[in-house]
Amino acid sequence: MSTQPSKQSQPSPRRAQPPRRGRRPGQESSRQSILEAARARFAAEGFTATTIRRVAADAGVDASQVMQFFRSKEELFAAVMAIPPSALERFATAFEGPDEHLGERVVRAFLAAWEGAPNESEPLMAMLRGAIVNDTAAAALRDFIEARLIDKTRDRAEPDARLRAALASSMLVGLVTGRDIIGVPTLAEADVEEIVAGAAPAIQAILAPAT
Amino acid sequence: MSTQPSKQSQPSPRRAQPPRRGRRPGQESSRQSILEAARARFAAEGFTATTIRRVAADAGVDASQVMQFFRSKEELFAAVMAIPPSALERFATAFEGPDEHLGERVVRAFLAAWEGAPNESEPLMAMLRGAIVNDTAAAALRDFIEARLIDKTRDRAEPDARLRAALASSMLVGLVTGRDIIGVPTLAEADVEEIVAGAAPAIQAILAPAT
DNA sequence: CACATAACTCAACACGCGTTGAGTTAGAGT
DNA sequence: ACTCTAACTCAACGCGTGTTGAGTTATGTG
Repeated sequence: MSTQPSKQSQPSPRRAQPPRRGRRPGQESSRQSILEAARARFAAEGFTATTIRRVAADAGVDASQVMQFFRSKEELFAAVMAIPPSALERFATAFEGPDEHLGERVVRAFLAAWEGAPNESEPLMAMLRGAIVNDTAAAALRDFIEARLIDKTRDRAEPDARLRAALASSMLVGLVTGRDIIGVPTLAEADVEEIVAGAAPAIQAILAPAT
Repeated sequence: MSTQPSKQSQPSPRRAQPPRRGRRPGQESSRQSILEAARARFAAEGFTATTIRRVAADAGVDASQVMQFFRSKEELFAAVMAIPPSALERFATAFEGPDEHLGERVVRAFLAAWEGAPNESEPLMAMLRGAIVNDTAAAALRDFIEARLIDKTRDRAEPDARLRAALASSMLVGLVTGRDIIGVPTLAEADVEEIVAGAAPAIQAILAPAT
């Protein structure tokens, strides 16, 4: 859970303390393969439909090895859902700038995050698909919306800024769900500019009612 | 699949045609119990997490009897998702009337449909929860949005009325999902009037951009 | 080299699932 | 009374699942 950078390569203070011996964690290629395969599967099929055996097959390893790296399916899922910082920055910058185009910037940032490069969109997709059936994912999505999106409007003056941000966020999640997960034809066939043109005024009306 | 009213209680033309003999379908109490139990389970837990055995237990019958009435889990699910006509009428009437309060009426109709009496809201909830993992439900939700919501704006003049209706529908579905399924605190704690006040202008901006 | 430990393999487990089929019970028609 | 058939029960099936544990291989460190 959460968004720890963790696996940085610098060995840092290595020589000190307990003189551990034996084989060192290798090139981590397997662990990485598993993560990638799991990310793709979870994003495409959701938590329940994704099986450890299939992920292992995709990654070209044994199923029990998945269990050795990540201790359970739950933990694998949690590891997958770590949201890449690059996706978060989009939102941070989207809320900066003049109010008159706030809606448009936010809509664009949302679409870009969900429909951009797989590395960024897959954790979000996995989270979204999993949120219905898995408590971990539901909590993560709650957290994502509350912390990453709602708090972005904290500095605004209006008393109900939180509610407005929550409304905008959930509605945009609905838009992305309809377009990319359910596949509502009218939405899926429209191109990005049409969607921005239609949705931006709505988000604008929520986030900057005075304008 | 689809939305047949089907199980209406009037026996209608009973005496005619093939003189069938043998035991008549009883009071249908079991069949009804199964449907109710399934509706509640599917709405609360989604398609995959709901098991036939559990539904049967809830209804106080044997699991294999569920299979006798409805031929498979899929068909049970399809039967559950028949949207009650009363829920549909809300949407039909919401789109009638002066444009200046269109947004508010539609938002109210949506919230009422999803948060009203279990009989009406449970099929919608089941559809929503199932849509992620079950093709039948995804198709039903697509169909619901396309046919029931988008076509309501067919008579409007603007060329992109379909897209506007699709945007509004999916965003409202997102709102309901965030509030009632994911349980985003800010949304879940807000009362209906606050949500209407915040969301209505947005929907208004989408559906009646000229106003 | 020798050892400790990570990486990896293989076979099996207990479980719950949807589904089936054979058999029993009960009630409406003749 | 007899029959037909729906309603219902019971036991079992095959399957795929997440997970475990014992055993093997490889590799960095002393």
